[in-house]
Amino acid sequence: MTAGRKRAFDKSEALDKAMRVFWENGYSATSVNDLTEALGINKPSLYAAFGNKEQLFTTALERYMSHYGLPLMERLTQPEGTPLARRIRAYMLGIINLVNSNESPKGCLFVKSSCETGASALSEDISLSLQAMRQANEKALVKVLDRERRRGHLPSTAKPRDIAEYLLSVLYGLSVMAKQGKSRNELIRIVDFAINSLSIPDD
Amino acid sequence: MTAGRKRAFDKSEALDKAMRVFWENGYSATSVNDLTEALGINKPSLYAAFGNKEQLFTTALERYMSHYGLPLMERLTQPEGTPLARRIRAYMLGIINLVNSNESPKGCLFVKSSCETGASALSEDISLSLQAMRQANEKALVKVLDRERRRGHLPSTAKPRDIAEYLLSVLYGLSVMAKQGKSRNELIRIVDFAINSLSIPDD
DNA sequence: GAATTATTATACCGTTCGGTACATAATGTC
DNA sequence: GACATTATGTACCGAACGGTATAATAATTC
Repeated sequence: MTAGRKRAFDKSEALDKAMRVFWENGYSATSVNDLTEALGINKPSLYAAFGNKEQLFTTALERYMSHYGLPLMERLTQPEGTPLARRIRAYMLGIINLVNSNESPKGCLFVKSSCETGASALSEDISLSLQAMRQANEKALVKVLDRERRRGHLPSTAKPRDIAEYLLSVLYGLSVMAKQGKSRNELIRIVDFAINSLSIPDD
Repeated sequence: MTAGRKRAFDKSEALDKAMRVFWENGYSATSVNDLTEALGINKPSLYAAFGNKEQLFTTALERYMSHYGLPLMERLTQPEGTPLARRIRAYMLGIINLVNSNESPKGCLFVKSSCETGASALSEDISLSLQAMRQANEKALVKVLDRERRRGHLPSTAKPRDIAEYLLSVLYGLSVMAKQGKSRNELIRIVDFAINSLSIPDD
């Protein structure tokens, strides 16, 4: 072990708190003071542990995606015997719980951050990594749908990429709807309507 | 006419420019200096003409909705003889042109602003008026769909409110997708997929 | 043309911004 | 225990923030 005074706070817990502050306020509207207050540490500790505001945001965003976004993907393939439509529904219900929970800020940090993209707010680096995250998400979705098609759970004429892009659009829309104050039940109704419209065969 | 020196700038043009700055940067990431530079006026002129930053934003947002959002609604009812699916498509293509144009910032100011809702960024007043705008939009959409159903252009079992909420979700998603760098053609593909899924009768 | 009214430009207000210098305190290595 | 190393708390940096006081400049009313 290297020498030096031990860090007095849990870095992982601090990152969690920072993620929540960004989730609540967005990048631009979050000040370093907001962060140090929420984390209960001083500025030099924050800068020593996380670099600067932008780097902390990037780290928090990656944690958000790996901690909240990625685990939900499993619902698309498991449990094994479940019909595809039901698995997609379970996935989307997971997203609803994410964007409309009493335990966390309304909306999706990823969507919120994507909307902050542009001229001056978020750096080009962050914009690009947001795009990369969406591409990865889309790719994973296409992969699942492609496999389902090969297994006969989707018509052979179905286009996995089209379905994936469409589903992502609906999901992004759900996040905005949540921010707009829509209730959990209203969001579920939207998801059910979207899935019924897809008219995926039952087996 | 009241006495006093004449305003040296066109207030309407200035509001247009302000709207565009907010559209590009969002509320939080836009400074009053950004605004005065874009408008080519001094701070006292801005404050005299528009109140303060928040009031200017509110005015710009209302202009955005009435100038860009409202006119598109006509496509849902006209031209008279066109099938409903085609009218909905025309409406959504209009939205695509709005959120992905070379003449204006990518994305939708309304969606972007809704995402800035929350703890500290946007005031409670603005959040509420954003909600009111969405409700009005939704209501208008429901009204159109209800009329179409009565005319037999939708199954009698169709639920206008469900369809309206669903369509709005897709539209909001399109705005996020545009921010994510999706091309016009990709957005059109999403809209076409969504409309085909709806499987609205052709007449 | 004097009085009044509104807009302009400059310069400034206190506050907050992101970020850091510096001294002190605590840990490991030797 | 001396030393190197790392974290902490305080206090501060220049710059930018939203907003305004003040005085000069035009325009209208009478």
